[in-house]
Amino acid sequence: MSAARPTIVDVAARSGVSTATVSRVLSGTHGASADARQRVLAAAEALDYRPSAVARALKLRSTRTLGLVVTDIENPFFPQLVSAIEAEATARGYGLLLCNTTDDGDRELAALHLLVDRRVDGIIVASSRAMRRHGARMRDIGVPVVLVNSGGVNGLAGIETAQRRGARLAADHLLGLGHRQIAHVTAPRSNAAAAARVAGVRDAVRAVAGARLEVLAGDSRVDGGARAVVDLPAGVTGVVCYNDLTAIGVMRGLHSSGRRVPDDVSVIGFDDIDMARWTVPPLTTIRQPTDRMGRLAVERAAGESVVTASVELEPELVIRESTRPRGGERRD
Amino acid sequence: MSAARPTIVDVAARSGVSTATVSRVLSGTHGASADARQRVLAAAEALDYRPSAVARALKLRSTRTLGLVVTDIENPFFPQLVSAIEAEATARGYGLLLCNTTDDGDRELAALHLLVDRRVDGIIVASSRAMRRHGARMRDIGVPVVLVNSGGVNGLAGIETAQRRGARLAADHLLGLGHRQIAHVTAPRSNAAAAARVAGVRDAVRAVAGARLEVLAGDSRVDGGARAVVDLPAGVTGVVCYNDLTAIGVMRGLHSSGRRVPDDVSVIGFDDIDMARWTVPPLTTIRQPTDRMGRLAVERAAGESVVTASVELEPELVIRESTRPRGGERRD
DNA sequence: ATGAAAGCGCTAACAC
DNA sequence: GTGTTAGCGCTTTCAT
Repeated sequence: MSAARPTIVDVAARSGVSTATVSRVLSGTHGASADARQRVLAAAEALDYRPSAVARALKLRSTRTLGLVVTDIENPFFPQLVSAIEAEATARGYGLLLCNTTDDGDRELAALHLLVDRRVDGIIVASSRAMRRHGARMRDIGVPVVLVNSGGVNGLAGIETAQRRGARLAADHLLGLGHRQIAHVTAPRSNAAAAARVAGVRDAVRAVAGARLEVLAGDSRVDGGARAVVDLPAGVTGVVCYNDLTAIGVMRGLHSSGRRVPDDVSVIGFDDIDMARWTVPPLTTIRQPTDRMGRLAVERAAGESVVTASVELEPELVIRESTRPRGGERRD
Repeated sequence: MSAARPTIVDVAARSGVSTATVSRVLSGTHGASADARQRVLAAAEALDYRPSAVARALKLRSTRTLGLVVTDIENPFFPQLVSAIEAEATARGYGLLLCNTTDDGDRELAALHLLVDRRVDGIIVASSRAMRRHGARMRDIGVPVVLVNSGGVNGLAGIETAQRRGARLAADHLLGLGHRQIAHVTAPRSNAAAAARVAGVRDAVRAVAGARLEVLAGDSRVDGGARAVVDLPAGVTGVVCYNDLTAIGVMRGLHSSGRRVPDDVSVIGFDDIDMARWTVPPLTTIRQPTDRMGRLAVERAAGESVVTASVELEPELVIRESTRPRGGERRD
């Protein structure tokens, strides 16, 4: 229907200058008389000309687009992270090529290929999983690769919340409230942060005389949390969850089995997803600074230097109503 | 560190054929003897050669990437839709350039420019908002633009769940359960589906003698649902919500004010986000077929023909535990 | 300040 | 079946 998009040649012809001049004024570089500048701008405007980023990319060897591979975009923590990444990328004039892998090794490799083929300037891997599979390959693809939400591996830079400290923060909160029988609902070892969070909880429990810890299996989703409640030892009054989704499941399970939160059991999550404010009761949790994670990730991925130093960001305890002093009664 | 990426010339040299032959075997087109084929493949393998999609795009005038603009990726309904879109795009060998606009007109225009500049083959706008702003401009950008989750406007094709029928389904469910005093918590008019859903609820209520409807303001998020409860007329026993987030808010508000769901009031949502299965009680809702929406959207956006016919998909009632016959007692 | 021309890495006629 | 070559739409020396 509409004619083919105008090219730089069309603009040059219409404004009576060479393509070189058009390029110069449009790229904002030096040169170009005020007069030429006017005419070029007018012509471009009139033709609704938009320079082809693909031609430019071929010439410049830079696409000004970043690749983003996410393991599970349906886990609410990720949209939050993706949102931060997208905002920062856009602000810097970068496009974002999105790939969702659902933790499938084949799809992960396919995603890497898709991104490399399209010559992205950098790749951000937002993963909850270990990404051990193609780690080595990723290091050698010639563009910056940054792992966000998992530690650095294989010489790749990682940007993550201090997992162990965060988990310790959570457990310390419960311990500080007087709870002594603590349970931790973890996630499969394939989740990069699982081990560190278990360690953090253990650190806290070990530091308090008389405190006991029970570690239960979960799956990083609501379902696993709900199921873990079945195996919850009788005396437990405080549960540290791998993440908020798990915590929601634990609260759900507790509710089904007639126990009240926080009256009978205190529950604390990790991530601070949006929904955490809206659970019944609102969930106490450890907030991950997704904005800073996103900003940093883009900064690194867009940078020309391949930085391999990992970064740990500080988690923050957000106290809401799912935790309470042990034995503390509701005071209506 | 690593050398520059190998080009087709390198592969040609290493395999002793011309670049044309390399192109032919790698593009899987006809021609090329078995012998040549072997050598090219071997060379490509050895060099870890990956054809440049940008060079190819320049030549072919097709990037095999689609643009996806989302209004609010943090609303859990969208990740679900994005996931479906991404899966279908990937399956067809398309890349997905993601833009989040947070319903900001400037960002929306910037996103459109970003996508057009990068010469995407098609654009999918996954919006809950009306997108009236740049609708006209979108029609003229020369690539297929499909609106998913909102009706067609300005000659653009829309792919959406039958909003009115869906809402009617929800209200009919409540009415069928014997509820007569119905409330509908809607969303701002800027949400494309708001009016249709109000109409659907109204259709249902009008068809039943003695049924009454009260429409309350919401904001399509949890917050608005919670606030709407304050204005809930005393006799209301059934609430149809604009979406699941709103329903979660309504249940939250009801709980705070001491009313039980579904014992005192039945609540039904719309979307069937993942979390709906996990609320207390699990939420009865209207499911949108996000998989089919995503598939269709990609199909259309990737197609060369600019289809302007809109499509309506069938919503589906998912009965869980937040709705119950009026006056029905809990039977423990 | 400006233009001519080479070239980024591919594909597709067109010859042979 | 295979090679030569002309672009795709830009940017950037290098002249002028």
